[in-house]
Amino acid sequence: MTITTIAHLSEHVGETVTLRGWLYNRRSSKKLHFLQLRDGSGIVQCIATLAHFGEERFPEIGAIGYESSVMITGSVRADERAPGGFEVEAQEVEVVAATTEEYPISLKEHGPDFLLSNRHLWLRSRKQVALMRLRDQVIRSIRNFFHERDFLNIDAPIFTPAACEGTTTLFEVDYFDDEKAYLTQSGQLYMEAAAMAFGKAYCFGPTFRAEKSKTRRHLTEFWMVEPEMAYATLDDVMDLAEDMLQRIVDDVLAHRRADLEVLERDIEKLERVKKPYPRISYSDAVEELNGAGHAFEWGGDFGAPDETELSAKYDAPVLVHRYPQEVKAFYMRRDPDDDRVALGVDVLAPEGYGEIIGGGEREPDLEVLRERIAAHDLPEESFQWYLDLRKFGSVPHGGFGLGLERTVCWLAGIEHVRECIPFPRMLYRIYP
RNA sequence: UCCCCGGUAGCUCAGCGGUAGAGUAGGUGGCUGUUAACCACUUGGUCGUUGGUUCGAAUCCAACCCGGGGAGCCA
Repeated sequence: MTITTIAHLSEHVGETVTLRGWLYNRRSSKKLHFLQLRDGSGIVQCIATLAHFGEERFPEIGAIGYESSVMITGSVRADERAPGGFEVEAQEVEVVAATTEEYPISLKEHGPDFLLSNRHLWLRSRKQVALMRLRDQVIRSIRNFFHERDFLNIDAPIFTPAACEGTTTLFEVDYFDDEKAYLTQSGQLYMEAAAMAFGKAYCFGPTFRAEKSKTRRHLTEFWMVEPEMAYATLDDVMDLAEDMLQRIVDDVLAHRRADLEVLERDIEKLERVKKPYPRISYSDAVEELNGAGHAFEWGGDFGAPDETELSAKYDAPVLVHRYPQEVKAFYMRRDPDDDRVALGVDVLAPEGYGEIIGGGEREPDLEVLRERIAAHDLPEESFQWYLDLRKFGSVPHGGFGLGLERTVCWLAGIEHVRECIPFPRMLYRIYP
């Protein structure tokens, strides 16, 4: 007997196959049960008839609870009446394990609290399966992209001895005798070391932010890709960010169209994302905001409404570069042409999804860096190794960090980043 | 930390001083192919907690707890 998955049913029309999955939904009439089977690869309608199963077995099949695990053997046929175009005429229905109680998640609407508390089950839902598949594609595209460009994957540590940037709140953990460690909020400093060793490197791992942010754009644990290149300028960084984003969009459109449809994504909007992406300076962006009747003073960082306003007029992500030096991290290089600004870039996703990338050129000069560390009240002793990178063959270099879940959120066109990670960790929510 | 909104059946919600409701899920019965099937009947509740006002509180007031959205901060 051929065992297959629902995604491959079209290759088995006319054959008898066995599918192994879970009962997703059921509709019944006197002589027919329509069993909708879900196996992770798709959903298919299986027909169980009274004529085949008889007076005893037929009602039993009609009583199988939702999400019971079942194996169905039957013949595959194309049928226009079936959702998806194929259906299976069941010859055998074997219940592997009947549900022991009523499955809590229905096909009707649910609230976020309930769904998040049942995340382990919510993941079985159609939209969530499509979303996780999309996430997988984005991860794969990113890794392929960097691999093809000769970046070495060098992962950064999760435990770190001190803050990378000092500004945001860190999760503190005990590290053996009396020592404190922190969960990383960025692998960037380590990637700078990696870039000096390998030329081009990237890390891709979880990062942790103990910020008390409760918005649709925030998670306390999220995944970030951080490439870093030696001998690179701000323009190189912006080119890299643009190429990577375009690669992701192209791959998603090429390979995950069916999932985008399940997610009810407006695909046309993604199709309009084309290089080159608009690049505007922070100063021009401020003028643009003021011109749009959106009062904003030069010197501050943009808030979420400002970002939405800025990205609203473009189809593609917009690159905003050369922010005031004061609002940026200590390691950002100052613009030699304008001392007030740093050679940094933020990429704002379209449709109000906000900042998905932050990066730029790093300060290569040892003394400037020392002053900057002091000015930010950071403990210099924690950064000795980092300063070493400037002592031994410092070069212009740069990179960026891309927030995976925000990117997936934008591509999928959904409301909240919490759905874009399998098990979200948020302020006041760490279960399941 | 601050500002708004909410907590009533397993779930989604209505009720907003006078006997606790609907849809859905569960149960029973019906239906020749359903598309979140449909039709009939039916089980199911310390109205978040504590205190107060009142003849009477799910409903009004206070405090607390829990959740949601947003600000700040960030990807």
